[in-house]
Amino acid sequence: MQTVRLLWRHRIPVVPPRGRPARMGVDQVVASGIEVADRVGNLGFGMRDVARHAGVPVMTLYSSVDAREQLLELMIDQCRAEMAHAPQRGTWRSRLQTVAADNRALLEAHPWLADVESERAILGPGTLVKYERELGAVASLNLSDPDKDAALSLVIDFVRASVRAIRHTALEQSVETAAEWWAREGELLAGLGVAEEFPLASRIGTATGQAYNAASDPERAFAFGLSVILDGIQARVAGGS
Amino acid sequence: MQTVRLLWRHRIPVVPPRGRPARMGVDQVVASGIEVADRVGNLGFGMRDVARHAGVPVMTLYSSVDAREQLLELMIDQCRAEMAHAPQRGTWRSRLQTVAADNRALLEAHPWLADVESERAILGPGTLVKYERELGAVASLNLSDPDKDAALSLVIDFVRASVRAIRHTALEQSVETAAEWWAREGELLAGLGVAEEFPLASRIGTATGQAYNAASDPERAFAFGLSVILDGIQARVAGGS
DNA sequence: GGATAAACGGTACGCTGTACGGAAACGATG
DNA sequence: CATCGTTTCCGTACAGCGTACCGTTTATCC
Repeated sequence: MQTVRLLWRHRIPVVPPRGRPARMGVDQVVASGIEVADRVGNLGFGMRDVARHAGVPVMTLYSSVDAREQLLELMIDQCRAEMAHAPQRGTWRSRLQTVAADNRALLEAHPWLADVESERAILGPGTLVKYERELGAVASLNLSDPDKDAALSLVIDFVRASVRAIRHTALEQSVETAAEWWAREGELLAGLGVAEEFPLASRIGTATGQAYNAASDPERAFAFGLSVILDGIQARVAGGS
Repeated sequence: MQTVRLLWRHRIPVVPPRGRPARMGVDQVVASGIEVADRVGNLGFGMRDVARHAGVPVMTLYSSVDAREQLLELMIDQCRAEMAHAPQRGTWRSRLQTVAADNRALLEAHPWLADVESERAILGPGTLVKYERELGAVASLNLSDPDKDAALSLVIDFVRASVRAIRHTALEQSVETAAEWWAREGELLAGLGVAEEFPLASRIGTATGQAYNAASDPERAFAFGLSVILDGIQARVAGGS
């Protein structure tokens, strides 16, 4: 089955079914996939995991879905269709902040979404309704159409990178604190004179700096980056044509 | 062997070797890995590919390297050590533009680098020298240390997202033009009234818009996004404390 | 010339996604 | 009611992956 037909399955008129009835519909497979992926937390889940969680043999999944990649696309679109979103009100700035917050919540609810790259490539109802709504936030901006799109994806790509950074540091801290790491491997670096050779990196660095007890606060970096982007758009709108 | 020791292998005093000499050093394995990855273009290369290219059996690689993941880290650091970089001169703005251009060239020379997420996690000489140099571009900014780091990674993350977008559209166009796609699958969407239901997405959208012959120019989006970020930093520096 | 130490590299294991095909279960038709 | 066409079910199997294991080979040190 073509991916597009599956994506829009709920809007395509149903043909009276023939042959043996399926014990699982596409919806159930997609739902199982999302639950498993949420539990695993990244894209490292397998078809056998999805099948086990759904209570069916592996190959039964392939009655509903052509391939893992296709299932992934359906999962992505489903998550976007179900995502919570605050009402779009106020200035373009507050609207874009809403977009950022909504996207961040989405990526935190389904961390594996932050690991997929294709933002627009999926032409499903969930993706399109999300995209249309988010374009509404930049519609009033004094920009060309391509630039509106660029401004929007600037925000969204930034959110994704930030969520990944936040998750990454959280994961790292849970495995081993920076102090522990430094106690184990750091003296080697210290013996090589790294601190003297890279003074800025040692003082500021997210990784090296942690070792020297610099506060690495991805949360603060998120706020900073977002406001920088919004300020930049503001400057571009005010100073532009 | 710990990864840190391998990363800094050129600066660690050599111990007189004992036992059977290796027919391939770490450097050669890393070099082979980079060449293979460059040829493949993404992270989908295997240890057997690297071995074949190096002219040795697979398991011989494991004499120099613990695991594929470790090899990948060594490859990343090596690429950063070898990367070309223009001299850092002029205002912070032009310096950051240099940083962006250098990073873009790096990611285009080694496309698979755009697919790895860990930007700072690798504490190797290549990564550190790159990071130190790039911090120099934001050092003069009137920002706190964490904000300097945030500003820098804002630029770098943006470059990575842009390079991925550019590569993605280029790859897609080479497989099938938007018109071909639309002729095959688009009428289904059109029949569902997608264009009327999502007017903004249809007009502006990178994917849908392509189908309707909207010009999608990731190159322009890159220039736009970078200048927005730089304007934002400028506003933040001028208006801040 | 042992002893020791390291790399060599063939074999094999567990894991992945999924192609294949006989069996089974339905609606439609004679 | 029997048969046929259609579809799903799902066990088996295969190619690919990273790499653990380990006997063999080749070096240096005493």
